[in-house]
Amino acid sequence: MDKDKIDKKDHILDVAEKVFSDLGFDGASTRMISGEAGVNMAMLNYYFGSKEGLFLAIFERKISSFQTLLQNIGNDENMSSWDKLAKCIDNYVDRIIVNNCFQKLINREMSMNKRSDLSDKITQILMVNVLEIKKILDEGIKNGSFFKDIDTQLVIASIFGTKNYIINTPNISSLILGHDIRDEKFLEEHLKPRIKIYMKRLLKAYLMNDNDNTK
Amino acid sequence: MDKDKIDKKDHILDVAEKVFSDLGFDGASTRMISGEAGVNMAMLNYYFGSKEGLFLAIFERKISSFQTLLQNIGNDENMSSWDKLAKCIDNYVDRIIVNNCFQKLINREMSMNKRSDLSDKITQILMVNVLEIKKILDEGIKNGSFFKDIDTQLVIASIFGTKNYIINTPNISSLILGHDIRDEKFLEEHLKPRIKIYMKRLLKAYLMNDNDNTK
DNA sequence: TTTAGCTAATCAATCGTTTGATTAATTTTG
DNA sequence: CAAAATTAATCAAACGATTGATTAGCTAAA
Repeated sequence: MDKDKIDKKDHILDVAEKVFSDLGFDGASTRMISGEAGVNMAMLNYYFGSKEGLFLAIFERKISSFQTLLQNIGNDENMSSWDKLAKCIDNYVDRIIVNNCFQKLINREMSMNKRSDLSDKITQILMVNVLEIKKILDEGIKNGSFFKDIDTQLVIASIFGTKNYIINTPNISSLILGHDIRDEKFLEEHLKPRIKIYMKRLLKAYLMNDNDNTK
Repeated sequence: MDKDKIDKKDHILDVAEKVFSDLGFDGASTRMISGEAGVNMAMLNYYFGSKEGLFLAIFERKISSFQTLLQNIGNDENMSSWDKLAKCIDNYVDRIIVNNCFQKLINREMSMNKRSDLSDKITQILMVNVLEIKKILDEGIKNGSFFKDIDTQLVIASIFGTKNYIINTPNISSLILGHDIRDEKFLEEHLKPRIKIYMKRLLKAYLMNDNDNTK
């Protein structure tokens, strides 16, 4: 049946995403992925053509959910610049933490020095979110919400970098936090709201010099 | 000659460091490395025992410079907690930006989910710097220099994460900054001091609620 | 002669991929 | 409708290539 076929492909993609993110593209073997997914090895080539085709398919599947991540927040006329930024952070943390194994995959690919269509494609997608935040920051400076001499570009690096650090170096951040961050429950119930609160306090202090700890 | 041997080993390590950081541990082959270095393949095993031994040797060579990176700052009795932290940031940015290809290597390895002696070793090394900063932050809270309700653990993630983001995603951060960050001159003369200033303002605002822009 | 440095040749293991055969499902034909 | 033909999905087995590692033998210096 057609539906079963799609489900099966989806299942392979789920497994492959996990294995690739754990071991890297070169570190993961097709035998490993097919074995983990419980399908015959040949099915990977049958469905996706090649190992690289499988890798690409993982990205194709996720592109849409990333393109709409932060957009349309900046266009709301009824929100202050700070509220927009706060909402961006909430959205971003919510969205990214659940897709953390895919995020690791992206970041590892981006750190490679090889030029490829995939790298360019990922860059383009990630820049949408970057520019959205930049727009809000610039607007906030213009309307006096934020200090005029803030380093907009490095603020962006801090926003994305803080989250990336936690996700990309699970061994380190688990030691820092005193809890295995691969624990989904801990992540969802504890870490996620904590990161939201922290990021907002950090940014508010820097952008507005107002360390309001009640919010 | 003994000196030639050492030079040769060092040369192999230089080449291997570059190849590993470009292609990852699994993506780089021993033939590739030996070919690039202009030595016989068997020499890698002769000198370093194995591919992993070679990989480890790259780290061994750098360990000393990393272990002494931040230590002894925290023990200075004549410095305020803030000055210690500020000095840590200066040292860290100075040291890390020049070794950025080695840094990418470390971060890529750390984002893998495979348990290995190497991962444990790197974790151990990186934790030295982490704990040094944590010590300073805790001390600062204790003596009243910093707010008592700051999120120490996530501050650490921001310090290391901001820098990692810039180094690990050169394509993105180049677009953000409007300049190729692989340009050594730009990095050294412009970005490095800028990151120092930014990080200190950001942290001061959050930790001390004092956005003193003159420092 | 002895020994450390070095090399070409080769090892078994694993890689991604392909093959031909088999089964299940669907369509066409009589 | 039933039988035959066709297509799609799946499998075990094997492919050639490449992997990291080892071997035995060579070279040059002490």
